[in-house]
Amino acid sequence: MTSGQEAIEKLSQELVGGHDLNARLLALLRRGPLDGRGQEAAVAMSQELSRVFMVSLFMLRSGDSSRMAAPGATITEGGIDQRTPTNDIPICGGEEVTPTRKGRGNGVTSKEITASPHSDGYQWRKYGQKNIQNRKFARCYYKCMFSHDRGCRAKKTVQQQDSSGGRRPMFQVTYVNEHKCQQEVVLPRESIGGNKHTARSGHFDPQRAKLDDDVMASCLAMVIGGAAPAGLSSSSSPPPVVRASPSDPVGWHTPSLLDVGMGLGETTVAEISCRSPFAPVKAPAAPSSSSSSSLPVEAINSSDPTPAGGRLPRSTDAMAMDEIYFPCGPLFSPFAAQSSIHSVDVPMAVARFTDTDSAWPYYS
DNA sequence: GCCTTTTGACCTTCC
DNA sequence: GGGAAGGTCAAAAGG
Repeated sequence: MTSGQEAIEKLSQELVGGHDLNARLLALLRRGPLDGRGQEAAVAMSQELSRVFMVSLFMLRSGDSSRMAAPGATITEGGIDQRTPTNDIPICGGEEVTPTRKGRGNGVTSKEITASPHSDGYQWRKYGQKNIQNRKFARCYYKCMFSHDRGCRAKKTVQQQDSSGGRRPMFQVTYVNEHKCQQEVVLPRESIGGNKHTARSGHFDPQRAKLDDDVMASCLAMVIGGAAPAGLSSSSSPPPVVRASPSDPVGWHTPSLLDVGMGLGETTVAEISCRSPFAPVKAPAAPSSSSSSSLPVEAINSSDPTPAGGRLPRSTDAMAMDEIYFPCGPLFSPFAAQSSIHSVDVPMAVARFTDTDSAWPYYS
């Protein structure tokens, strides 16, 4: 077997494993409300799913079978870290966290490396920024939006990784103190049907939010991954088209994940213009309120914290530019039937719908 | 006028 | 105890 075939085989195994994991996760969630252990298992599966996609994408980008990852490996600055992440410090793919001289470890509940540091579902207020020694990027300090009102002491720091200037930025997020505020998000508009990670009731469920994001990420990664990364494109043939509608058999399709996992019904197809290395693809979207079956999408420079079009939502997500907003539901996620906004984690696929239909909640 | 972010100064902690 | 660096505060700026 050639190294190329080996690479494809390993990538395939990785993705099949991810698919299987997703099915197990779905089965777990369909059992009903999760108890503590169930939530733990769901989170673990979700994190593993994130890892699977990160590793898969890394394989796609590197095209180097010798750097394929073992189970439990994480993405680091230098490539894939074959070590299994520790249980007490969940890391969903990122650089080694080296202890600093001034480590004030008191109250640190978790650390993670993520490309979407603001998609944890909580609302934060930035209260400081500091240049850190030997760090290219400043560290940002956030506290819970309800720190004053409800005495919630939860905080987090977001440190952009030094190596993340070129590719998609990665951030080290350190959480300090648990939330005690029972956050509820006030819906911006009744018609929207739900805020980010928030059901119509307005009740906030961080576990579900996290899962929601990961499911979305997984799905989009699959969809977008169907298009050949530019670096691996072997010919000048037109880029493959991904269609997710069960009624539309044309093009590459991920039926099991999209149809079963995501429970799509009637769908239209929305254009997503992805940044390099992905060729333009089509991804499924919900039935639009407008007659158009194609929603315009605008690419955003992921290295620019200021999105085109002005300020970000009130939730202080100053770096949440790598989000994909969907004007209406239902979408990919089985939990998102009424949600209209999702933060997703799709490496290199940074896009935002520019459709300013009535469902656009924040940029109006 | 309100709300959020920015930023310099000050405080705290560690070596 | 002093210096250095991280963490926090709060006034100013901007949308």
